Parts: sequence; C-alpha cells; structure tokens
Amino acid sequence: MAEEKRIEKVQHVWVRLIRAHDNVVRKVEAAVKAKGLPPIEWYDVLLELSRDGGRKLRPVELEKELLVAQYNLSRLLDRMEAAGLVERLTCPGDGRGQMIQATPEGRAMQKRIWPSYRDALEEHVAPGLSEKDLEQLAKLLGAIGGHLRPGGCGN
Amino acid sequence: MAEEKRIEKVQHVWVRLIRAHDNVVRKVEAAVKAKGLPPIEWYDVLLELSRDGGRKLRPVELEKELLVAQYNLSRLLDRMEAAGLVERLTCPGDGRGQMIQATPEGRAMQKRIWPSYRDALEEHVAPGLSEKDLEQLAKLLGAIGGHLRPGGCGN
DNA sequence: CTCAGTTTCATGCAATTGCATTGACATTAA
DNA sequence: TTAATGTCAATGCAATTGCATGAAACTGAG
Repeated sequence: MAEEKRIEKVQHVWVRLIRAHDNVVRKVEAAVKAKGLPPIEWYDVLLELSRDGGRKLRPVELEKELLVAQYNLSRLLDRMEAAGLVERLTCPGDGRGQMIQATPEGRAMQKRIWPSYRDALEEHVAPGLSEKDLEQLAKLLGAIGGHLRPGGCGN
Repeated sequence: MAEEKRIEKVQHVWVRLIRAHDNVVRKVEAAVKAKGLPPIEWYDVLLELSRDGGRKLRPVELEKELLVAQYNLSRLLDRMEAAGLVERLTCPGDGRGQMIQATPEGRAMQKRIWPSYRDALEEHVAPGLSEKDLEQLAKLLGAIGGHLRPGGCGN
C-alpha cells in the first residue's frame, strides 16, 4: 500500500515534469526564434565560452557542461563555426583535441541574445509562482537533476 | 533590485528544469529501450487508446493529450500502424478525419511495457525525494505546465 | 620502446523532426 | 446553393538526431 502511494506520486511528478518542460521550452524557444535569433543551444555554447571574459574550452568539457551528445556537439560546432561564431584552435598538449573559442562575433551574439532570452524566461518560466515557490521548486528540481554548474546564467 | 532577485530565481528554475528533465528522461528511455521495448511515445499513445478498456480517438485529440505536433503524430501513427499496434478507421461523422484504435497487439504491448516503465520511473524519477517532497514538486510543476489530464498513468 | 586499450573528435547512414504546403472535407455567411 | 474560410490529416524537403564506426593520438603495462 505504501508502495502503491509512492509510485503514484512518482508518476505525477514524471508527467508534470515532462509537461512543464515542454510547455516552457517551447514558449521560450519560440519567443527567441521570433526575434530572428539562433536556437538556445547556440546561446548556451556562447555563454560557456564567454564566461570570465572569454575562455577556451575543449569539446569534451562543453559536452559535460551542456549535456549534449558528442556527435551532436561536433556538428553543432560545425554550424556555429560556419556561422563565424566560434573557432576551432589546435590543442596545445593534446593532438587529438581542440580548443573552442568564441570569435568576437560570437561574443557579440551572446550579448545580443541575452536580453531577449532573459525576457522570454521572465515571461514564460513560472509566471505564476512566488519567489518562495521558485526557490522551493529550484531546490526540488536540483535534487532530481544531476550535478550543477556554479556560474550564473546570463550576461 | 527586487526584479533582479526574481530573474535569478527564474533562471535557476529554468536551468534545473532542463537538467532534471534531461536526466530523468534519458535514464527512463534508456532503461525501457534496454529491454527491447518501443519508445515512450508509443507507450503514451497506446495508453491513451487503452483507457476505459479501449477507446477510439481522433488524431486531433491525441495531439492535444500528448502535446505532439500534428505532422509528428501523423508519422508516429504511420510507424505504429506498420508495426501492427494501431489501426486507422474511417471517421463516422467527419470525412476528413479518422479514428485511431489500438489493435489487440497494441493493447497487449501496452500491458507488456507497463511493468518495465513503472520500474524505470520508480528507479530514476526522484529516487532521493520523500513522498512529501514529491507532492510538493508535482504541485509546483503543475503550476508551470499547461493543463493536465485527469486519468492515471499506468495499467 | 611497443602494443593493447582508451580517449577525443569526426562522419556515413538511417531515423526523426520541423517547416511549409497541399488536398480533402466541414462550416459559415450571404 | 455558392463562395469564403477554417479544420483535419498527409507529405516533400531540409535540418537535426541517433547510432555505429573510424581515424588519430594518448596512456600505461611489460
């Protein structure tokens, strides 16, 4: 019986997690795209590369930060490189690898996207929740999601 | 200033929502696939069609239930039909539409998937949370996600 | 050193998704 | 009825994703 009750609650969380995610992501992506800006993953890459005034990262590191599959990241970087937003540099100590760096255009793009992104988040993520609820929700979600990154999210 | 604090909390929720979703969905899908079972969306369709001892639904209705784009559902049903799990019937009152129905194999498949699915949920969704936390989380997520369906989730 | 095993990144190919459009029917207004 | 408009579902095509594999370079045991 106790088991029964738990699995029901777990299901509730599962269903709502998926719906909440779909709902929020769809809206935010649509809002950002509506302004003619690139998709969110591009922003995420650019943000990682723009931290601390611009840093170089190995694809492997980006992979872990962004939770993207290796082959997807490889091609994502192809596209961003083709768009002139990032560069692939040879990696000093490791002949297999590379260092990814945002170009000036890339950093500019990150700055350009941020306001729209920020507004979209503000408008579409949990518009009905109080700050207390937001904190509580972030805490509970943190217990589900893997590890977290320390740094902030925006400019 | 108050604005500043809110947007930060919103960002926290955004980041963690995405990570939690990725984390959980990836694990559950992997677990189900590892048993040689079809993807979760197939289960969702079959479950909808199996409710109340088997019902017929229009694609439009499934679309809304499952939050799938029209063209994706169309092709998802192609695949499931090809696999012999659902049938497309002509729709009585509406010449444009159709009624989707699970075949006996489809209903059997739903029943066959459920235990694995259930176990995967139990194992990978919020394994560390108390029942109280689960309730709280479901409630908060409910405030974010759109509408909800009344019915249960399983067999 | 050398070779097996591992890590990093790329890529061919099939499956899926997104976007735009079409075709068929339904509904409404006149 | 007819024409205009709206809704339901399918599809061609391009973009993206997933999977399996490959090539190059590192690592470490012997």
